[in-house]
Amino acid sequence: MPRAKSKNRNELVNRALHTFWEGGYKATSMGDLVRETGVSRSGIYADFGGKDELFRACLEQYRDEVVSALFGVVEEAGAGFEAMQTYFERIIDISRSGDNAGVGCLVANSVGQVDADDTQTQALLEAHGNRLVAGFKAVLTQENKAKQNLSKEEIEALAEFAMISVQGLWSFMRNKTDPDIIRQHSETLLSILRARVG
Amino acid sequence: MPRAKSKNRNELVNRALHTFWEGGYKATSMGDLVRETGVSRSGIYADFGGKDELFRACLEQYRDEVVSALFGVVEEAGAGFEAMQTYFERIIDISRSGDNAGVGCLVANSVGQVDADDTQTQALLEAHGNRLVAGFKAVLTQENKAKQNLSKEEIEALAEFAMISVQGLWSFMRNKTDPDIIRQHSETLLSILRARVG
DNA sequence: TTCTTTCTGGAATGATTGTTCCAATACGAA
DNA sequence: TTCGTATTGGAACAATCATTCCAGAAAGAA
Repeated sequence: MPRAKSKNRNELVNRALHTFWEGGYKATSMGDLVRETGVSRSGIYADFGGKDELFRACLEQYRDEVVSALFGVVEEAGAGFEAMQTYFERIIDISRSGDNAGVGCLVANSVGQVDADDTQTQALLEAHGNRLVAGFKAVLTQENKAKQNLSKEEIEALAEFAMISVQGLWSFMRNKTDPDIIRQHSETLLSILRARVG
Repeated sequence: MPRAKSKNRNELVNRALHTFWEGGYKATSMGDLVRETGVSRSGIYADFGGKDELFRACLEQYRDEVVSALFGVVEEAGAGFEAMQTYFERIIDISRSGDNAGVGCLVANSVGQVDADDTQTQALLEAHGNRLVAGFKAVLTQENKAKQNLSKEEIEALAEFAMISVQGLWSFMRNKTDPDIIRQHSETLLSILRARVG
């Protein structure tokens, strides 16, 4: 019988995730990961193939845990502008006192740090943007039901606008923690969408 | 008498700028710069102190040449929404056929690639954001003159919203060249600002 | 030409990277 | 305990990085 692992895979990924999150993919070395996770080089290479595969596992964990905890409310069936507001309030909370204040979004931070020919990782990054668009699109469709002011194309365009705008906000939040600007940005975005729906 | 330099400093910076722009700061090695500029290592280290100082010179060139060529129209005295529209059209033109399609913004690409303790470079990056905010603020102030619908605080908030939104657009344009999304985003942003001014 | 100064190309350096490897260790089974 | 397997820590490795250095080429002055 194989010995039970002292640290399970999930915990390893979690610690590596925070290391990548704070330091960025390129700047985080295997030595950093060994130190921060407490797992030996051999252990990391045994459980994962290498640095890039570990990073992909972290991206998936980020998607399943972090993003879902923040954005999941928007993805619930029947979610409306209130759900989006909850999402923004969670972001503001992070900027105020969370442990992750000033680290931004792992996905936004990683764009331009992973090699263009690393298609597997690039696909994960792109999927994140598509996820945001899908969530915003569902909200707009839901809120548009009553008056039907917006066409499908207009909803699509607004959802993409919101995605790019929110990604910009996350990029801005890297190294910046001013809750006022973040609150103002999200309030402005939300009021714009409300006005469009009518 | 010192011999005339075979390549003047300006041309060296220009070539290095494009190398950094396409490859990113971290990923661009001194070897790449030597190859792309045609200047020897010794020459680069003689004219600049090292890689980081050369990069700062490139950032300044980018600011003075590239950004001014695109954004300058917004910064002219009395500029209004038409000037902003011109700015966006120039961005769309780049995404369509320009040599710099798919490279995005050097500043946006560099955020998170330069070390947090490199205060000199960080200051240059931050100044770029402030420049955009100032330009948008002036436009909004100008357009607000007639009806005075917006307070100073609202103009400030809208200008910051526009800056973050545009930075998000530039980030999105890295590796993406779909002119439709870019056009839609800028049209949406512009119509929002027009609606707010009244 | 010859001297002097400036600049070049590339080798050398030292630090750091991701990855591999293995002897030593720790643990469960017997 | 003793055996056998799984896992460890860390040394070793090859590649790459920014940076330094210097012998020699190039060019103007004499």
